[in-house]
Amino acid sequence: MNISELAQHLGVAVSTVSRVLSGNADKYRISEKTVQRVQKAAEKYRVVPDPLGAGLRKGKLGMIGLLVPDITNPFFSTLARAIELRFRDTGIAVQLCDSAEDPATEIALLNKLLSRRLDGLIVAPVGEVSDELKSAVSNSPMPLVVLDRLLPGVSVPSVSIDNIKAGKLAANHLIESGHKHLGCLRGNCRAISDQERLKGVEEAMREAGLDPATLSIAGTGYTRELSLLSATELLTLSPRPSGIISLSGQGILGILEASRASGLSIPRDFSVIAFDEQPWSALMQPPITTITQPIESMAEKAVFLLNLEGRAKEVTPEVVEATLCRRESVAAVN
Amino acid sequence: MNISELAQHLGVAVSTVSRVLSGNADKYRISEKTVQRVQKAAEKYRVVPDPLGAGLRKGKLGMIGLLVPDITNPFFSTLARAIELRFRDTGIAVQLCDSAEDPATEIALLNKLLSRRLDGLIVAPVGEVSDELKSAVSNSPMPLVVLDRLLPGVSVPSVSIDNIKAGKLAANHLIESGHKHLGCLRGNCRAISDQERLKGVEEAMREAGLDPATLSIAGTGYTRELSLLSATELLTLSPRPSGIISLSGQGILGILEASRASGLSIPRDFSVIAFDEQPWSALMQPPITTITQPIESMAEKAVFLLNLEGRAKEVTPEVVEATLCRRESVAAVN
DNA sequence: ATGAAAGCGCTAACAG
DNA sequence: CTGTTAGCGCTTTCAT
Repeated sequence: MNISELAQHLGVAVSTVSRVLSGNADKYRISEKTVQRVQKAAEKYRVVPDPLGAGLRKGKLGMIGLLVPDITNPFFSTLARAIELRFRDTGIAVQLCDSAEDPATEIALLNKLLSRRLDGLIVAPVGEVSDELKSAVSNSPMPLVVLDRLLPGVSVPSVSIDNIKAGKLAANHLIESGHKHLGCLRGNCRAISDQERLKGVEEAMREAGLDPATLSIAGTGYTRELSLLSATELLTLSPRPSGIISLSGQGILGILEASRASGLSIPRDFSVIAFDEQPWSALMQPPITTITQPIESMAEKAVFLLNLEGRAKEVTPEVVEATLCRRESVAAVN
Repeated sequence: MNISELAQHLGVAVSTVSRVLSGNADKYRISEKTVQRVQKAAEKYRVVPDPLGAGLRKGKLGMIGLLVPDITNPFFSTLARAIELRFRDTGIAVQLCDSAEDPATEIALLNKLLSRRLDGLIVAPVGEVSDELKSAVSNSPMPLVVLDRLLPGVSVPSVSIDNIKAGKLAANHLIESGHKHLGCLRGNCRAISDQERLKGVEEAMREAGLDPATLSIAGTGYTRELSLLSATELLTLSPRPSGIISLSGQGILGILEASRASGLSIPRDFSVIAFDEQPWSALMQPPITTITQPIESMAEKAVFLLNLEGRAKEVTPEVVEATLCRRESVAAVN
């Protein structure tokens, strides 16, 4: 039963039912008696205004889109949950899409999302910047904020950490612990975030008087197999880097696996530090030192920027602080 | 620009544009020339039929709902991704909701989902069975399938493992390894899945001539703090159970943490086996023996059962096999 | 081969 | 305080 049928049944106008059921009874000064009658009947027959009709009329659906590269990555699933939680009270639903770290899929999904009448869109890009992606994002007909991995040259509200700074943070911790030969395991080498983190590492080395050319780099993808392969590559180098940074959250699993397979022990044979805190980071043997992104505050800022109230959007990139979480996977060397 | 504006611009009727853009040109024998003209213009002006209008008209939105208890749980995020992938080709979007393991939130979200004009709904319940939940599920106006944690007494298509059998599988492995004093860490004691797994464990004990009364049980929730507390409880029992089963995927982290805090070593001081394979299961020290659910096939069956084509739905519960993945966290005792 | 028009369920402007 | 009505953008008869 829809609200017009209910109205008919009650012998009142649809508009009256609509007003009561969408909580505008006071605004239109519907009599208390009518309100009661309508509400009671609505409850009895389980009548709720159809969001589709309302959406069409209002030009809004009460739903935002969230596009992430990989929902199985704890960083993104935690982020997704945080964002959904923040919208729940507002009565706004979140439609989640997963681009599976694939740029083509990402564009396709983005275009689809853009064509639905959403109230807004939060996009955490795969990280490979294409013109098509840039133009889709910057021509969005709805409020849009970019999360985590930014699109250089696109003027759109965004929130992320300073990846260069974070790279330096990681490298400096290793350098301060006496490590001179560093290695990096990339997630996606074409992702801007990885490139920036790498840049940070190299800068830190330079500032410490280390030659960035001595930095060993491996890694070309997020899958388990690729991580393992690249990590093995890194660990079988001779000399082996004594301090390794996993630029992605999943990479560390590859490093751990490779390390075990090679019979190496952390931090005796090498130190390691990983981007992104994971539920199990502290429970590994040894507990893993991580660069932690403030997920909650990223979610908060993204939601704020999405700015559903329609206030002017600032396009200053919102930058949040990444922090170093010291654990036992990094040891000092002389 | 919408299709009527485009039609006006082109000097043709809206219906013509609609027919071309929704791929029904042949069906209505639109002339090749018109088709070309419309398609070209649509591309140029980036015109796509608004799904909202179409949805209203057709009574379908091209979207299904997916309600999970916790998207940060790798089991559910993997499942969610698998399901979304399967729908992507069909052109059907997936709207994800997270009930945060809370029965009240679950009901609220479910009702919301039910009132949106979705093409179907896949629900992985929190596991606490209430009359309200049962009635909402069984009165669904749209195709609905229940996933993972079933609702006893509700006749609705479903797919899950046989939790009793899985409980037995875990217990038998421990018993065969010589363990006589078993312990269980529950996730949510009110969840039907946990209860059934427990039942399986007790059955296995009985069959092996062990007294189920000697089974130590702890655990009341999924949070990290609760798991840690309950795990500590289990590990400080005297005598300490020599074989412990984590009935939930997250529980094992609590056990690991408690074990470390108490200075215990696995499997020297106790053996452990955990439900649900996790990305890090094999990488722990020691690698964790798990009960693995066939996520891909669960996704496949769920999608099949959702049965969007409108064929008759069978209501026979679809049961998939859980398997034991042997690793080093279980040791034989004499 | 195409157009005209009805109507999906709703809200808001206007009218009393 | 409440009713009437005009669309929101689309698909689909029905008509030509």
